[in-house]
Amino acid sequence: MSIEYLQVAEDEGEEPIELPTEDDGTLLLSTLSAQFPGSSGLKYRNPESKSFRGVRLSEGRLHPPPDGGWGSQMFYCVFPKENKRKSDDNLENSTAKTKRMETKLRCTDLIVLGLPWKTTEQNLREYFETFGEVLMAQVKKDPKTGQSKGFGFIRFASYESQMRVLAQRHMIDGRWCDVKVPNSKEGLIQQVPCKVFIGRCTEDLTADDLREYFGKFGEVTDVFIPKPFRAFSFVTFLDPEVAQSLCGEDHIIRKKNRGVSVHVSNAAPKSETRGGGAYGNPRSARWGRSSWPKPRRWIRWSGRLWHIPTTV
DNA sequence: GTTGAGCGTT
Repeated sequence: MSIEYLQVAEDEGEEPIELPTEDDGTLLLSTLSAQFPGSSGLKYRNPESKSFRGVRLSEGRLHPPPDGGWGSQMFYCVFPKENKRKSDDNLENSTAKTKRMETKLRCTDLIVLGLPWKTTEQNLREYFETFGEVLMAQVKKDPKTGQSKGFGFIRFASYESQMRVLAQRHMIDGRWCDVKVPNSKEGLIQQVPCKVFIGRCTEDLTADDLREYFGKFGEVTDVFIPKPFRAFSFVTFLDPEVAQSLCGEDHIIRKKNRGVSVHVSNAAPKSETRGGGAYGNPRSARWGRSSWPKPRRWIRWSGRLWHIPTTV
């Protein structure tokens, strides 16, 4: 039995790669992703109308065009679109820009922290498949006992799924788990913080209060309130631009017949504030410490002091 | 009472 291959290229004018199809004639999205990481689908030129046609995707399988199958025509990758575009970005067009975006929007492995001991790789995969195709799921275990270490890794095929998953906490087998870009990958991919720090919270401010209030600026994907009460909390937005736009501001959250004045600022990783002194620098943690070496001077930004690096 | 726990034998 011979395997059928189809020609796929990243874009028009790019060198194609031949990809093998399955017994039922479909192409697995995972086969596509293996060669074109981050690709979320396929399209081809309709010879008559000259416009692009999308290839049907169902349950991780790409189906051959109903008229004439895969044939010998060229198929092109589709990548998840940035859902937000600034107006002047539209002026700057085409390939250079597209290329740049593709390298930034590549998926990476993601670490899943706080897993219940009983969670298996199969459980992990099944949970995250509701967000999109999962290319890899692993639970780290003690090699001797086989006991889970309580964390694992996952990788998605599409950047959109990755963004969604990063923007919220996850209830997996009865425990809240965090998904993050692993420390080893920091600096290799672009990360704009979606999470903000809310200072001056009062004890009666609930997660629902915060969700409702901040929800009017954009979709809120997570609210974290430390227990016991600590007078601060974290709010995560789906859109990092919304998060950034609020940083540095004071907001009044209505509570019965009074208002609580809270302060919004960047959420700096705890490791930063612990290790190197009184102030954290969110950039060094998000973009990789190595690219931001010795601090030289300070600036005030978003209501607090930040280091400015000596060199770039 | 203004910064959250945890990071990969390949």
